[in-house]
Amino acid sequence: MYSIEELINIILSKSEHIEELAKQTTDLKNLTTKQLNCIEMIHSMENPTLSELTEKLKITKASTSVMLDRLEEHGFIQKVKSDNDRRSAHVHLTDKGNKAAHLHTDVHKQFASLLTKELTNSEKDILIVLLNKAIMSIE
Amino acid sequence: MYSIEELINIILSKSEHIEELAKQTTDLKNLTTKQLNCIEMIHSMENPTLSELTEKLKITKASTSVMLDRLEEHGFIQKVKSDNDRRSAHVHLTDKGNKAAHLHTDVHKQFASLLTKELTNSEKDILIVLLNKAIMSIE
DNA sequence: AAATATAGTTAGGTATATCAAACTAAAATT
DNA sequence: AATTTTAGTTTGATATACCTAACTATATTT
Repeated sequence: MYSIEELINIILSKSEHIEELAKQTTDLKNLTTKQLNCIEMIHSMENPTLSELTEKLKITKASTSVMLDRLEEHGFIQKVKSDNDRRSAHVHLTDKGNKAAHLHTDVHKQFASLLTKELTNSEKDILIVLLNKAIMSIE
Repeated sequence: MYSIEELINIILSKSEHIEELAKQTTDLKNLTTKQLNCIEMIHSMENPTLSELTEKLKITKASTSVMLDRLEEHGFIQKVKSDNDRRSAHVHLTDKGNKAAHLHTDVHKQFASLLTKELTNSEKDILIVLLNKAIMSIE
């Protein structure tokens, strides 16, 4: 029997590993961690401007500009000129970009079903109650 | 109440976030993900040669060589000439390198105690039993 | 002893990720 | 209308992360 620390370590290590594999086996192979992070941020912000995105990513506008150029070249995003303010553009995810944005949650979903495969329904229910209580201290 | 999928997603996302923060707030700030990965690999292999390490990292010897040069410059590793085969050198972690190698497990440990903070002892015991059963399908 | 294989390095190339500083164009303020 | 601010780009710099190909030095095989 593993201790809680060992269990958490096994679970987290394994999920990191699965994520790495998932990225390798899709057409997202060449996406860097930074790029994926940027895409996820764009997704969570729903069509931000470069400035808004820059603030969240905590890098300079120059860096964001360059990164967006690359993501656009690779077909993950599109810049759409704003109507109200003709200086600024909003970043939209393409279908490919959206797929990338969901990589993490997809893997988590897959991992969740793997993890509960061997449990009975009542065990699952108990696990759900306990984890709901447990995550109160991390949210 | 969150579903099991939501719970897993919250837990994994949060742990990734905490890891990122942990790296930022130590003297490991400038370590890249690849470098950390390399250091963890060296740690798990216990003083491998460049060739052995290369095979595990699945990159070329040239890339490994350059990466090790950098890690040595930054004080994470040391190359020690082998006695039996004077062509090869074994990679040793310095104290700083060892600290970096434990970053992940340290964060996992910290995360485990955070997660169980609100649970009673008997709840913890049940959680341990359930998770031990759950991880059988992922190991 | 000569030929071949292995360990690791170096050189030259491409791509990413970051910055600061100088820039352009548009919007907002005075 | 003139000035200043803001949004975003471009330029030039540094560092990482890869690769292939050519290299050196040492071991191993023949």
